[in-house]
Amino acid sequence: MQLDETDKKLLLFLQQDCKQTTKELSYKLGLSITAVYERVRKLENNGVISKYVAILDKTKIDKNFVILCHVKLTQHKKEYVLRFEKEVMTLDEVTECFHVSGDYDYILKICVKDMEDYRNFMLTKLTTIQHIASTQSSFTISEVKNTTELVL
Amino acid sequence: MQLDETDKKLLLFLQQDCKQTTKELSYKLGLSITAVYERVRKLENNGVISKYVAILDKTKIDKNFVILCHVKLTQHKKEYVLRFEKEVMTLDEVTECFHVSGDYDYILKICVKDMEDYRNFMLTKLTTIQHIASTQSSFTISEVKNTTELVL
DNA sequence: GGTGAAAACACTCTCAG
DNA sequence: CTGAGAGTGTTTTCACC
Repeated sequence: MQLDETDKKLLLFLQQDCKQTTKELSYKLGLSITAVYERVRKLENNGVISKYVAILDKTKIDKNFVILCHVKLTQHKKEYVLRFEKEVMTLDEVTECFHVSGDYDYILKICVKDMEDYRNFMLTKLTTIQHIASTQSSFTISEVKNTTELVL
Repeated sequence: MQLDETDKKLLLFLQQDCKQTTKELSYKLGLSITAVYERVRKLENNGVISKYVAILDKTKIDKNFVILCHVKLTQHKKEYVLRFEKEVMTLDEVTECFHVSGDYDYILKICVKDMEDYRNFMLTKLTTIQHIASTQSSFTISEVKNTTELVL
């Protein structure tokens, strides 16, 4: 995918606020409305822009208790790995899950209301998945940075 | 913030695709355009919806090497903590940074192009921050789940 | 809380150049 | 890439349930 400087700037703007009109963007980029329109459409069609979403404020919807949970499996048989991943994907509280190298197999980011909610999540959802050897939870004291923006 | 079931459904729809028209949403929710319009405005104004953004495909913009890096500081003096957090915030490669309880002080999510890029990031950016005692990197083998959607 | 209609306005999208 | 035009959606107000 060949992106020129204008495309990169455009993508930065859209990652900050995708509700800007083509008119506003054309002004910021020094191009005509049509030119910007065509570029956006190209970036959508070739999949560089995958979607447009609303970002909610976790503190206002009772999801402000964030935990990073490190999981080890008992074995790394393909069957166990696929089973674990499939089940994790269905858990709404898990917003991110990475299969990683190193001391653990997976690192999960979990968003819940409070400690009670987390305890409940662990007991009734996460640890009911088969073949988990151990979990280690790191509770978030503060969120220093959390952005969806990738700088090009 | 009092959210009824209709608000929750509306927020789910907007978290999946914020470019839907009020008309489409009114159809899905079984409400009038005006009713949906008023609800969306309310959710924007009271800050439940914090912003609307474009989500890019990491694989198409050379940011598909994701690392979770665990950082320990040498001391936890307020000055060192604030200094570290301030500097981390300026690093474009760091998309998330959490101050956590447990064996490490911080867990960072870092998005770069490849291992060479990561090495360069570590040597010229991260480890130039003062008072870091140690870092431990977990490389992502696969991204099992990664969503911005919070289920209400 | 909700509806439907109307009007003014702004934006999207296409097309010819 | 540009500018213009038709079509469509947004935003607001209104009377009303």
